[in-house]
Amino acid sequence: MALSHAIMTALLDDDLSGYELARDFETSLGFFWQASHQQIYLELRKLSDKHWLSKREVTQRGKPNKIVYGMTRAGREALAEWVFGSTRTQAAKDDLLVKLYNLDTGNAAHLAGEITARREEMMRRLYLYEKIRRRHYDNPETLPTRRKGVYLALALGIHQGEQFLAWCDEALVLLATVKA
Amino acid sequence: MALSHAIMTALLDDDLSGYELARDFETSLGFFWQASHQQIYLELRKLSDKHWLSKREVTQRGKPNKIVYGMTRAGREALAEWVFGSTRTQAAKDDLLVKLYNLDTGNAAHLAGEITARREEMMRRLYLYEKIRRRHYDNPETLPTRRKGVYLALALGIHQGEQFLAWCDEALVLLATVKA
DNA sequence: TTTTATTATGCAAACTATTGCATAACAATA
DNA sequence: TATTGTTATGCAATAGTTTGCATAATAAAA
Repeated sequence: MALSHAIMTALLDDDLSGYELARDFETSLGFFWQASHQQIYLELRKLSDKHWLSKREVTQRGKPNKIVYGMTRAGREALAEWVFGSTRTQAAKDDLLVKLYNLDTGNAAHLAGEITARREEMMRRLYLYEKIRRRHYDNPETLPTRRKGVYLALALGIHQGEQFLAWCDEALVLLATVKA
Repeated sequence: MALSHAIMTALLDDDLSGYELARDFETSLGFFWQASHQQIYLELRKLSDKHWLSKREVTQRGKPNKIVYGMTRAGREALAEWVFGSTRTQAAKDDLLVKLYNLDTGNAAHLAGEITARREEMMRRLYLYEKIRRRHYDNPETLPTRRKGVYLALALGIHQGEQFLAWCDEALVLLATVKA
Protein backbone atom coordinates (compact mmCIF):
# COMPACT_ATOMS: atom_id res chain seq x y z
CA MET A 1 0.00 0.00 0.00
CA ALA A 2 1.64 3.17 -1.12
CA LEU A 3 -0.99 5.88 -1.37
CA SER A 4 -0.18 6.80 2.21
CA HIS A 5 3.48 7.04 1.28
CA ALA A 6 2.74 9.10 -1.79
CA ILE A 7 0.76 11.49 0.40
CA MET A 8 3.51 11.73 2.97
CA THR A 9 6.02 12.31 0.20
CA ALA A 10 3.94 15.23 -1.03
CA LEU A 11 4.01 16.60 2.52
CA LEU A 12 7.77 16.33 2.93
CA ASP A 13 8.39 20.01 2.28
CA ASP A 14 4.99 21.67 2.64
CA ASP A 15 2.00 21.29 4.90
CA LEU A 16 -1.14 20.89 2.83
CA SER A 17 -4.87 20.35 3.21
CA GLY A 18 -6.72 17.45 1.60
CA TYR A 19 -8.10 19.75 -1.04
CA GLU A 20 -4.67 21.09 -1.92
CA LEU A 21 -3.24 17.57 -2.05
CA ALA A 22 -6.01 16.42 -4.36
CA ARG A 23 -5.30 19.37 -6.63
CA ASP A 24 -1.54 18.79 -6.62
CA PHE A 25 -2.05 15.11 -7.32
CA GLU A 26 -3.47 16.09 -10.68
CA THR A 27 0.01 17.30 -11.58
CA SER A 28 3.53 16.64 -10.25
CA LEU A 29 3.55 13.51 -8.09
CA GLY A 30 0.09 12.81 -9.47
CA PHE A 31 1.66 12.01 -12.83
CA PHE A 32 3.01 8.89 -11.15
CA TRP A 33 0.30 8.28 -8.60
CA GLN A 34 -3.34 9.22 -8.88
CA ALA A 35 -5.97 9.34 -6.20
CA SER A 36 -9.45 10.76 -5.79
CA HIS A 37 -10.26 13.26 -3.08
CA GLN A 38 -12.30 10.65 -1.18
CA GLN A 39 -9.30 8.39 -0.93
CA ILE A 40 -7.02 11.23 0.06
CA TYR A 41 -9.30 12.45 2.86
CA LEU A 42 -9.68 8.90 4.15
CA GLU A 43 -5.95 8.28 4.11
CA LEU A 44 -5.24 11.60 5.78
CA ARG A 45 -7.50 10.69 8.67
CA LYS A 46 -5.89 7.27 9.01
CA LEU A 47 -2.41 8.78 8.97
CA SER A 48 -3.25 11.39 11.56
CA ASP A 49 -4.85 8.70 13.75
CA LYS A 50 -1.52 6.90 13.56
CA HIS A 51 0.24 10.15 14.49
CA TRP A 52 2.27 10.07 11.32
CA LEU A 53 0.65 13.37 10.37
CA SER A 54 -0.31 16.32 12.52
CA LYS A 55 -3.43 18.31 11.74
CA ARG A 56 -4.54 21.83 12.44
CA GLU A 57 -7.52 23.84 11.29
CA VAL A 58 -6.76 27.02 9.42
CA THR A 59 -9.33 29.80 9.48
CA GLN A 60 -9.75 31.48 6.14
CA ARG A 61 -11.50 34.58 4.94
CA GLY A 62 -13.63 34.34 1.80
CA LYS A 63 -13.35 30.53 1.76
CA PRO A 64 -14.36 27.66 4.01
CA ASN A 65 -11.81 26.76 6.66
CA LYS A 66 -9.39 23.99 5.87
CA ILE A 67 -7.53 21.28 7.76
CA VAL A 68 -3.84 21.36 7.10
CA TYR A 69 -1.69 18.28 7.59
CA GLY A 70 2.03 18.07 8.18
CA MET A 71 4.57 15.34 8.73
CA THR A 72 5.46 14.35 12.28
CA ARG A 73 8.78 12.97 13.42
CA ALA A 74 7.22 9.48 13.51
CA GLY A 75 5.85 9.97 10.00
CA ARG A 76 9.25 10.92 8.62
CA GLU A 77 10.80 7.89 10.23
CA ALA A 78 8.14 5.54 8.87
CA LEU A 79 8.49 7.00 5.39
CA ALA A 80 12.27 6.73 5.44
CA GLU A 81 11.95 3.11 6.50
CA TRP A 82 9.48 2.39 3.72
CA VAL A 83 11.94 3.71 1.13
CA PHE A 84 14.36 1.04 2.29
CA GLY A 85 11.91 -1.77 1.75
CA SER A 86 11.86 -3.57 -1.55
CA THR A 87 9.22 -3.10 -4.20
CA ARG A 88 7.81 -5.45 -6.75
CA THR A 89 7.33 -4.33 -10.32
CA GLN A 90 3.67 -3.82 -10.91
CA ALA A 91 2.33 -4.52 -14.36
CA ALA A 92 0.87 -1.45 -16.00
CA LYS A 93 -2.76 -2.41 -16.39
CA ASP A 94 -3.88 -0.72 -19.52
CA ASP A 95 -7.26 -1.34 -21.13
CA LEU A 96 -5.96 -0.16 -24.46
CA LEU A 97 -3.52 -3.05 -24.76
CA VAL A 98 -6.18 -5.59 -23.88
CA LYS A 99 -8.40 -4.00 -26.48
CA LEU A 100 -5.67 -4.32 -29.10
CA TYR A 101 -5.71 -8.06 -28.57
CA ASN A 102 -9.29 -7.85 -29.84
CA LEU A 103 -8.41 -6.02 -33.04
CA ASP A 104 -10.62 -6.81 -36.01
CA THR A 105 -11.86 -5.08 -39.15
CA GLY A 106 -14.87 -3.74 -37.27
CA ASN A 107 -13.04 -1.95 -34.48
CA ALA A 108 -9.76 -0.90 -36.12
CA ALA A 109 -11.03 2.61 -36.80
CA HIS A 110 -12.30 2.98 -33.26
CA LEU A 111 -9.00 1.84 -31.79
CA ALA A 112 -7.13 4.21 -34.08
CA GLY A 113 -9.33 6.95 -32.65
CA GLU A 114 -8.50 5.97 -29.10
CA ILE A 115 -4.80 5.93 -29.90
CA THR A 116 -5.06 9.36 -31.50
CA ALA A 117 -6.73 10.69 -28.36
CA ARG A 118 -4.04 9.18 -26.17
CA ARG A 119 -1.40 10.67 -28.40
CA GLU A 120 -2.84 14.13 -27.97
CA GLU A 121 -3.14 13.68 -24.24
CA MET A 122 0.49 12.63 -24.08
CA MET A 123 1.54 15.63 -26.17
CA ARG A 124 -0.10 17.96 -23.67
CA ARG A 125 1.54 16.14 -20.80
CA LEU A 126 4.96 16.20 -22.42
CA TYR A 127 4.60 19.89 -22.98
CA LEU A 128 4.04 20.32 -19.25
CA TYR A 129 6.91 18.00 -18.36
CA GLU A 130 9.28 19.82 -20.65
CA LYS A 131 8.26 23.18 -19.29
CA ILE A 132 8.97 21.99 -15.75
CA ARG A 133 12.24 20.40 -16.76
CA ARG A 134 13.54 23.47 -18.52
CA ARG A 135 12.53 25.74 -15.68
CA HIS A 136 13.64 23.74 -12.68
CA TYR A 137 15.80 20.80 -13.67
CA ASP A 138 18.00 22.04 -16.43
CA ASN A 139 21.26 20.97 -14.89
CA PRO A 140 20.60 17.75 -12.97
CA GLU A 141 24.12 17.22 -11.66
CA THR A 142 24.10 20.47 -9.75
CA LEU A 143 20.72 19.94 -8.07
CA PRO A 144 20.40 19.30 -4.34
CA THR A 145 20.04 15.58 -3.61
CA ARG A 146 16.30 15.23 -3.25
CA ARG A 147 15.64 17.25 -6.38
CA LYS A 148 17.84 14.82 -8.28
CA GLY A 149 15.32 12.12 -7.44
CA VAL A 150 12.43 14.24 -8.63
CA TYR A 151 14.37 14.98 -11.80
CA LEU A 152 14.80 11.26 -12.45
CA ALA A 153 11.08 10.61 -12.13
CA LEU A 154 10.46 13.47 -14.53
CA ALA A 155 13.10 12.16 -16.92
CA LEU A 156 11.44 8.76 -17.00
CA GLY A 157 8.09 10.40 -17.69
CA ILE A 158 9.59 12.36 -20.58
CA HIS A 159 11.43 9.42 -22.10
CA GLN A 160 8.48 7.07 -21.81
CA GLY A 161 6.17 9.73 -23.14
CA GLU A 162 8.27 10.40 -26.23
CA GLN A 163 8.54 6.67 -26.78
CA PHE A 164 4.78 6.41 -26.52
CA LEU A 165 4.29 9.07 -29.19
CA ALA A 166 6.54 7.15 -31.56
CA TRP A 167 4.59 3.98 -30.84
CA CYS A 168 1.29 5.73 -31.54
CA ASP A 169 2.57 6.72 -34.94
CA GLU A 170 3.68 3.19 -35.70
CA ALA A 171 0.35 1.84 -34.47
CA LEU A 172 -1.67 4.25 -36.60
CA VAL A 173 0.27 3.25 -39.70
CA LEU A 174 -0.31 -0.43 -39.05
CA LEU A 175 -3.97 0.05 -38.17
CA ALA A 176 -4.43 1.87 -41.47
CA THR A 177 -3.54 -1.39 -43.24
CA VAL A 178 -6.59 -3.04 -41.68
CA LYS A 179 -9.41 -2.81 -44.19
CA ALA A 180 -12.89 -2.21 -42.80
CA MET B 1 -13.41 -3.15 -14.59
CA ALA B 2 -11.30 -4.95 -17.10
CA LEU B 3 -10.00 -8.13 -15.50
CA SER B 4 -13.09 -9.86 -16.82
CA HIS B 5 -12.33 -8.51 -20.26
CA ALA B 6 -8.72 -9.54 -20.08
CA ILE B 7 -9.83 -13.06 -19.19
CA MET B 8 -12.32 -13.19 -22.02
CA THR B 9 -9.66 -11.89 -24.39
CA ALA B 10 -7.40 -14.75 -23.35
CA LEU B 11 -10.26 -17.13 -24.11
CA LEU B 12 -10.95 -15.73 -27.59
CA ASP B 13 -9.13 -18.52 -29.38
CA ASP B 14 -8.70 -21.24 -26.78
CA ASP B 15 -10.81 -22.72 -24.02
CA LEU B 16 -8.81 -22.76 -20.80
CA SER B 17 -9.14 -23.69 -17.15
CA GLY B 18 -8.52 -21.27 -14.30
CA TYR B 19 -5.18 -22.87 -13.62
CA GLU B 20 -4.09 -22.55 -17.23
CA LEU B 21 -5.24 -18.94 -17.35
CA ALA B 22 -3.33 -18.12 -14.19
CA ARG B 23 -0.21 -19.67 -15.69
CA ASP B 24 -0.63 -17.86 -19.03
CA PHE B 25 -1.22 -14.60 -17.23
CA GLU B 26 2.34 -14.81 -16.01
CA THR B 27 3.42 -14.36 -19.61
CA SER B 28 1.76 -13.05 -22.81
CA LEU B 29 -1.32 -11.00 -21.90
CA GLY B 30 -0.07 -11.12 -18.32
CA PHE B 31 2.73 -8.74 -19.31
CA PHE B 32 0.03 -6.11 -19.60
CA TRP B 33 -2.43 -7.38 -17.04
CA GLN B 34 -1.65 -9.35 -13.91
CA ALA B 35 -3.99 -11.26 -11.68
CA SER B 36 -3.71 -13.85 -8.94
CA HIS B 37 -5.36 -17.24 -9.24
CA GLN B 38 -7.91 -16.31 -6.57
CA GLN B 39 -9.07 -13.37 -8.60
CA ILE B 40 -9.18 -15.39 -11.78
CA TYR B 41 -11.26 -18.19 -10.27
CA LEU B 42 -13.65 -15.66 -8.78
CA GLU B 43 -14.03 -13.81 -12.05
CA LEU B 44 -14.52 -17.03 -13.98
CA ARG B 45 -17.40 -17.98 -11.74
CA LYS B 46 -18.99 -14.56 -12.10
CA LEU B 47 -18.64 -14.66 -15.87
CA SER B 48 -20.12 -18.11 -16.16
CA ASP B 49 -23.00 -17.05 -13.88
CA LYS B 50 -23.63 -14.25 -16.37
CA HIS B 51 -23.49 -16.80 -19.20
CA TRP B 52 -20.65 -14.96 -20.85
CA LEU B 53 -18.55 -18.08 -20.40
CA SER B 54 -19.52 -21.72 -20.67
CA LYS B 55 -17.94 -24.27 -18.37
CA ARG B 56 -17.34 -27.99 -18.60
CA GLU B 57 -15.42 -30.39 -16.44
CA VAL B 58 -12.64 -32.27 -18.14
CA THR B 59 -11.62 -35.63 -16.70
CA GLN B 60 -7.88 -36.13 -16.66
CA ARG B 61 -5.63 -39.06 -16.01
CA GLY B 62 -2.64 -38.58 -13.73
CA LYS B 63 -3.90 -35.12 -12.67
CA PRO B 64 -6.92 -33.71 -10.87
CA ASN B 65 -9.83 -32.90 -13.15
CA LYS B 66 -10.15 -29.35 -14.37
CA ILE B 67 -12.96 -26.97 -15.29
CA VAL B 68 -12.52 -25.54 -18.74
CA TYR B 69 -14.14 -22.26 -19.71
CA GLY B 70 -14.98 -20.98 -23.17
CA MET B 71 -16.57 -17.89 -24.65
CA THR B 72 -20.28 -17.93 -25.39
CA ARG B 73 -22.01 -15.94 -28.11
CA ALA B 74 -23.20 -13.47 -25.45
CA GLY B 75 -19.66 -13.19 -24.10
CA ARG B 76 -18.22 -12.39 -27.49
CA GLU B 77 -20.85 -9.74 -28.03
CA ALA B 78 -20.24 -8.15 -24.64
CA LEU B 79 -16.49 -8.13 -25.23
CA ALA B 80 -16.84 -6.60 -28.68
CA GLU B 81 -19.05 -3.91 -27.21
CA TRP B 82 -16.54 -3.19 -24.47
CA VAL B 83 -13.81 -2.63 -27.05
CA PHE B 84 -15.95 0.15 -28.49
CA GLY B 85 -16.27 1.94 -25.19
CA SER B 86 -13.77 4.63 -24.32
CA THR B 87 -10.99 4.20 -21.84
CA ARG B 88 -9.29 6.64 -19.56
CA THR B 89 -5.55 6.70 -19.27
CA GLN B 90 -4.60 5.21 -15.98
CA ALA B 91 -1.54 6.58 -14.26
CA ALA B 92 1.16 4.00 -13.79
CA LYS B 93 1.38 3.66 -10.05
CA ASP B 94 4.96 2.85 -9.34
CA ASP B 95 6.45 2.78 -5.87
CA LEU B 96 9.90 3.32 -7.26
CA LEU B 97 9.06 6.78 -8.55
CA VAL B 98 7.51 7.80 -5.25
CA LYS B 99 10.63 6.54 -3.53
CA LEU B 100 12.81 8.64 -5.81
CA TYR B 101 11.03 11.74 -4.53
CA ASN B 102 12.50 10.77 -1.15
CA LEU B 103 16.08 10.55 -2.40
CA ASP B 104 18.71 11.49 0.15
CA THR B 105 22.32 10.63 0.93
CA GLY B 106 21.19 7.78 3.17
CA ASN B 107 19.08 5.89 0.66
CA ALA B 108 20.79 6.64 -2.66
CA ALA B 109 22.70 3.36 -2.61
CA HIS B 110 19.59 1.40 -1.78
CA LEU B 111 17.61 3.01 -4.59
CA ALA B 112 20.47 2.35 -6.99
CA GLY B 113 20.18 -1.28 -5.95
CA GLU B 114 16.48 -1.34 -6.63
CA ILE B 115 17.00 0.22 -10.03
CA THR B 116 19.68 -2.32 -10.84
CA ALA B 117 17.29 -5.12 -9.94
CA ARG B 118 14.57 -3.62 -12.11
CA ARG B 119 17.02 -3.27 -14.93
CA GLU B 120 17.89 -6.95 -14.78
CA GLU B 121 14.24 -7.92 -14.60
CA MET B 122 13.53 -5.82 -17.66
CA MET B 123 16.46 -7.37 -19.52
CA ARG B 124 15.00 -10.82 -18.95
CA ARG B 125 11.59 -9.65 -20.05
CA LEU B 126 12.94 -7.98 -23.18
CA TYR B 127 14.75 -11.17 -24.05
CA LEU B 128 11.43 -13.00 -23.92
CA TYR B 129 9.62 -10.28 -25.89
CA GLU B 130 12.27 -10.29 -28.57
CA LYS B 131 12.18 -14.06 -28.86
CA ILE B 132 8.43 -13.95 -29.34
CA ARG B 133 8.65 -11.11 -31.81
CA ARG B 134 11.28 -12.78 -33.96
CA ARG B 135 9.45 -16.05 -33.98
CA HIS B 136 5.87 -14.92 -34.53
CA TYR B 137 5.69 -11.28 -35.50
CA ASP B 138 8.61 -10.69 -37.78
CA ASN B 139 6.61 -9.16 -40.58
CA PRO B 140 3.74 -7.23 -39.01
CA GLU B 141 2.14 -5.98 -42.23
CA THR B 142 1.44 -9.49 -43.44
CA LEU B 143 -0.14 -10.74 -40.20
CA PRO B 144 -3.83 -11.54 -39.95
CA THR B 145 -5.76 -8.67 -38.40
CA ARG B 146 -6.03 -9.76 -34.79
CA ARG B 147 -2.36 -10.70 -34.65
CA LYS B 148 -1.52 -7.17 -35.75
CA GLY B 149 -3.09 -5.95 -32.53
CA VAL B 150 -1.09 -8.39 -30.46
CA TYR B 151 2.02 -7.30 -32.32
CA LEU B 152 1.36 -3.67 -31.41
CA ALA B 153 1.03 -4.49 -27.73
CA LEU B 154 4.30 -6.38 -27.94
CA ALA B 155 5.95 -3.53 -29.83
CA LEU B 156 4.94 -1.09 -27.10
CA GLY B 157 6.35 -3.43 -24.48
CA ILE B 158 9.64 -3.66 -26.35
CA HIS B 159 9.97 0.06 -26.99
CA GLN B 160 9.06 1.03 -23.43
CA GLY B 161 11.35 -1.65 -22.08
CA GLU B 162 14.35 -0.47 -24.07
CA GLN B 163 13.59 3.07 -23.02
CA PHE B 164 13.46 1.92 -19.42
CA LEU B 165 16.90 0.33 -19.67
CA ALA B 166 18.34 3.59 -20.98
CA TRP B 167 16.70 5.46 -18.12
CA CYS B 168 18.12 3.02 -15.58
CA ASP B 169 21.61 3.75 -16.89
CA GLU B 170 21.03 7.49 -16.67
CA ALA B 171 19.60 7.11 -13.17
CA LEU B 172 22.54 5.03 -11.95
CA VAL B 173 24.99 7.62 -13.22
CA LEU B 174 23.17 10.44 -11.47
CA LEU B 175 22.71 8.47 -8.27
CA ALA B 176 26.46 7.85 -8.22
CA THR B 177 26.96 11.60 -7.86
CA VAL B 178 25.08 11.49 -4.53
CA LYS B 179 27.66 11.19 -1.77
CA ALA B 180 26.77 9.00 1.17
C1' DT C 1 -31.96 37.39 -6.44
C1' DT C 2 -31.33 33.05 -8.23
C1' DT C 3 -27.94 30.33 -10.33
C1' DT C 4 -23.36 28.75 -11.04
C1' DA C 5 -18.48 28.03 -9.83
C1' DT C 6 -14.87 27.34 -6.47
C1' DT C 7 -13.15 25.85 -2.19
C1' DA C 8 -13.58 22.44 1.28
C1' DT C 9 -14.81 18.01 3.57
C1' DG C 10 -17.06 13.82 4.20
C1' DC C 11 -20.18 9.08 4.28
C1' DA C 12 -21.81 4.74 2.30
C1' DA C 13 -22.07 1.21 -0.97
C1' DA C 14 -20.08 -1.42 -4.37
C1' DC C 15 -16.34 -3.19 -6.52
C1' DT C 16 -11.53 -4.92 -7.07
C1' DA C 17 -7.36 -6.89 -5.26
C1' DT C 18 -4.30 -9.12 -1.90
C1' DT C 19 -3.09 -12.29 1.73
C1' DG C 20 -3.49 -16.27 4.20
C1' DC C 21 -5.39 -20.52 4.61
C1' DA C 22 -7.31 -25.00 3.02
C1' DT C 23 -8.18 -29.06 0.31
C1' DA C 24 -7.23 -32.83 -2.80
C1' DA C 25 -5.46 -35.97 -6.64
C1' DC C 26 -1.51 -37.89 -8.21
C1' DA C 27 3.68 -38.47 -9.26
C1' DA C 28 8.24 -38.75 -7.98
C1' DT C 29 11.69 -38.98 -4.72
C1' DA C 30 13.90 -40.15 -0.33
C1' DT D 1 6.21 -45.29 3.53
C1' DA D 2 6.70 -40.50 4.32
C1' DT D 3 7.79 -36.30 2.17
C1' DT D 4 7.87 -33.10 -1.49
C1' DG D 5 6.27 -31.10 -5.90
C1' DT D 6 2.82 -30.16 -9.45
C1' DT D 7 -1.78 -29.65 -10.88
C1' DA D 8 -6.15 -27.92 -9.62
C1' DT D 9 -9.76 -25.25 -7.10
C1' DG D 10 -11.63 -22.61 -3.59
C1' DC D 11 -13.10 -19.60 0.99
C1' DA D 12 -12.59 -15.75 4.19
C1' DA D 13 -10.69 -11.64 5.87
C1' DT D 14 -8.65 -7.58 4.95
C1' DA D 15 -7.14 -3.78 2.18
C1' DG D 16 -7.60 -0.57 -1.41
C1' DT D 17 -10.33 1.94 -4.96
C1' DT D 18 -14.23 3.86 -7.30
C1' DT D 19 -18.79 5.79 -7.65
C1' DG D 20 -22.52 8.25 -6.08
C1' DC D 21 -24.31 11.19 -2.93
C1' DA D 22 -24.26 15.02 0.45
C1' DT D 23 -23.13 19.30 2.75
C1' DA D 24 -21.63 24.07 3.30
C1' DA D 25 -19.27 28.70 2.85
C1' DT D 26 -18.44 32.28 -0.24
C1' DA D 27 -17.83 34.81 -4.69
C1' DA D 28 -19.22 36.01 -9.15
C1' DA D 29 -22.25 36.17 -12.82
C1' DA D 30 -26.88 36.13 -14.87
